[in-house]
Amino acid sequence: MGTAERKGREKEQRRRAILKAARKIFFEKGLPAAAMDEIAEAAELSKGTLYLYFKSKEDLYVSLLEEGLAILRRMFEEVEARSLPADETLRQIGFTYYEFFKQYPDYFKILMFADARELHSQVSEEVLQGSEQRSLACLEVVARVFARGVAEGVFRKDLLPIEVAIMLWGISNGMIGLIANKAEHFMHDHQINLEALMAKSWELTMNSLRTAQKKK
Amino acid sequence: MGTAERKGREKEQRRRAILKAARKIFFEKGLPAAAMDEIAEAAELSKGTLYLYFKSKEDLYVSLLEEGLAILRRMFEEVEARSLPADETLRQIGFTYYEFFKQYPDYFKILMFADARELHSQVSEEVLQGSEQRSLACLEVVARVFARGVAEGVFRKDLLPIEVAIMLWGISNGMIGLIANKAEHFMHDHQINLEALMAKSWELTMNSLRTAQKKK
Amino acid sequence: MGTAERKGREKEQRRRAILKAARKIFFEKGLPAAAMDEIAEAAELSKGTLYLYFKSKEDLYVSLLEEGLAILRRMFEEVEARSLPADETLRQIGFTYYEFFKQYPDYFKILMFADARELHSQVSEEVLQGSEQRSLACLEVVARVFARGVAEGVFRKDLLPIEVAIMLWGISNGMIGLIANKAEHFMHDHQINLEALMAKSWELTMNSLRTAQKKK
Amino acid sequence: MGTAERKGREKEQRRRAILKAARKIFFEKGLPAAAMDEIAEAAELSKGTLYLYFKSKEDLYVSLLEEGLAILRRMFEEVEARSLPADETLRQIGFTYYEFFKQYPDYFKILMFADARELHSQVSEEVLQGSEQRSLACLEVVARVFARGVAEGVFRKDLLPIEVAIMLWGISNGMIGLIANKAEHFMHDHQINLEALMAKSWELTMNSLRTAQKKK
DNA sequence: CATGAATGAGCTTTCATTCAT
DNA sequence: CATGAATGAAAGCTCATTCAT
Repeated sequence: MGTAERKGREKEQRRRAILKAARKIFFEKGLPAAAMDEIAEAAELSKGTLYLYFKSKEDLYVSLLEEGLAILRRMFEEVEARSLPADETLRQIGFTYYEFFKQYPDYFKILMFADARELHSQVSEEVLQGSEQRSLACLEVVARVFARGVAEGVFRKDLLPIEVAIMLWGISNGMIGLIANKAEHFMHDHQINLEALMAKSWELTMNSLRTAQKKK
Repeated sequence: MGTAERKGREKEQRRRAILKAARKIFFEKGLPAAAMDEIAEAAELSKGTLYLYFKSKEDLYVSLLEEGLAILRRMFEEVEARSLPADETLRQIGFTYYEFFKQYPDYFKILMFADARELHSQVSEEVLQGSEQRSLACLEVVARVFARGVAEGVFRKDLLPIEVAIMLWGISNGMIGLIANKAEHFMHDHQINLEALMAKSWELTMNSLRTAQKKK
Repeated sequence: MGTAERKGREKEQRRRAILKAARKIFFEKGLPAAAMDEIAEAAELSKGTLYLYFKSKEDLYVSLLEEGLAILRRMFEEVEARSLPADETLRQIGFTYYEFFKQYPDYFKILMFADARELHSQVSEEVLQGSEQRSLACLEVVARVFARGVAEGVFRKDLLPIEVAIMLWGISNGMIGLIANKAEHFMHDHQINLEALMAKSWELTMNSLRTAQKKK
Repeated sequence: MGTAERKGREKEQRRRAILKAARKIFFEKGLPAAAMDEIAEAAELSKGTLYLYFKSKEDLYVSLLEEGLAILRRMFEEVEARSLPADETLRQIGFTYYEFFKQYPDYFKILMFADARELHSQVSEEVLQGSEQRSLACLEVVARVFARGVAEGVFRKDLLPIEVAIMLWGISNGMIGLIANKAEHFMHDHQINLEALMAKSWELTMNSLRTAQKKK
């Protein structure tokens, strides 16, 4: 044993080193401006080695998604584990998503843009599927919470949990996207706090999911 | 007069020619892949001339926003002019936004991406402000409709019209972004129709804006 | 004994495996486009192992010559074994060379290009000498046939057999080179069949080697 | 006028500067080893400029053919202009071809290799046709001389001049190819002078073209 | 002896931008 | 004001070869 095992570990370590370096560079400069040379240097590896582990620059970029989605899922599951009423859990998941955006704005950005059609062609099928799976895992947490809420009688019965999850995801993305790009502008020119607005929007949406008697 | 006037007209014409060519090329290839050479050729002007009218490639790209936003505004105002009840108007405006995305996916894309931080540095202040103004004009249509709804008693009084407009904008962007990137995937792998889901989401949101007695 | 012997056999087998794989890849893609990775994979050996058996990519390439020349020699000797009159044998050897080109165009190509100065520096002395020896062996068949023809009185006495062999080789290479590159062009643009022309040229040359009274 | 004219001249000059630099580098290193960087530097121009004038590295390489063929044609026509008997003219043209090889070995090499299938795809149609035309022009000189010989009664009537020209071309290429690659080897190992052999071969071939009564 | 991960120089080509005319 | 030739940095990717295990 021993040898093969260690080799496997080393390979995994190297992969991590590359991802770490890639994160740094991509997050600093964005996909187009980041150069493989820089990433190689940051990883203290040769450029060629990068291509041993990742098919292309884009492949490496999208591979970061896995990391981001793993974090997000963990954050969601942590909220779920608090064993609060379903509606409160869902509310907190919403804030957690925003929290994720604040803590890891760059992962969030990849999450939003990684699907852009243009990238797909340069990314290995494997990486693509991996990210889709993990993305689904996050959605499933949300769906699960909603389903629990339905069972508990706080959420409407007439909506499919997975559909609600997708809907909430879309809505949140939109609002956060606005915050990412426009927060300062709206605050400065119109004295509108997009962060507060997002909270309000989330409450409204949550409310529309509740059963009639439970509306707050 | 005469001469100066004609010169002004010619200048404006040339500007339009460039924008027209840019639209064609950018929409065909996307910002990174589009080349100034191609745009110059399509505009039947020299490459140098492009830089007489636009500060940079990105500047030209973002300048297209004005066109897009003008179209969108016209579409919104058309709906407004139908003189329907405020809630119906707002509902139709929502669908119109989606319609805009379907008809002009490329303008929509610029709308979504043009704010990305990375571009800003390369874009002239002037262009940036122009687009912000026109963007606001669109929001104002929505805000106006909502305000009318409040006056008519169909919409809640406790929400600021402009904030509602922003909120609806964010939500719509998020859902449409999902459709743009994930529609096929969700339909294929999960038999979920994102388009229908978007409609449902819009209805839910609309509902949460209504006064209690008017809920449908 | 046993072990050492088996090792020797294994080594030879591996060498053959590499040559076989190299043939496939080089013939498919040509020297510049062929990659050592591919050859290694085709040989089901590691890339490093290739360098245990061959000094360089070029060395491996030129090593294929041996195979080609072995085939050519066999083809020549087969003609020789038919025990025809010397002039008929020579004539058939000429056509056989062309046949070799048609059947093994890739070996022929190596034959023609392997001597290019540029390769020499990267090829081991050993391989180089091996190919020269085998090349000479082919020439010797031709020389032998010509010598027999002199003895039989059909060929001129005033020419050195080995020189004639070289001459015929050069002439054939030239004509075949033309066919390889230009056949289609001449056929298409000028209705000239280079293949037929080559046959005619060969007859003319043969004729000029005959004794006066034997001219056809 | 003036300006446009001068620009045209400058452009032509620049083209020549590139070709001159390319000749130097390609001839020193061969097509694969030559780098566009080097050529640009030698031409005292930027790399980008090279691509303004030539589509690709290969295009530039093949463009040198025109120069080579122009020289060759001039050399042939000079011989023709000496107004010697047709057979003597043809004999001298043969030696002139060899002379061309000795004086411009690198042009000769391009002549031999430029048709290789592999290049074609990267070379502009224009350049390709240009070289074919000039190549034909050289052949036509030879054909013309042969035709004159037929008229003068020194050459056989039963051969088509253009076919003879092609044949002689092929034969010469083959012999010269041998000289280029093997001269030293044959001289050193077998005391055979390929140059002398080529001359002998040419005489033999010439002889076989003569009418019976004129054989020497 | 065999491996195969790592190397890193090296390559062609592209393109936004400038500036002399 | 318009031109378009020239620039030259930049960049992704390949691949022959090496060498520690």
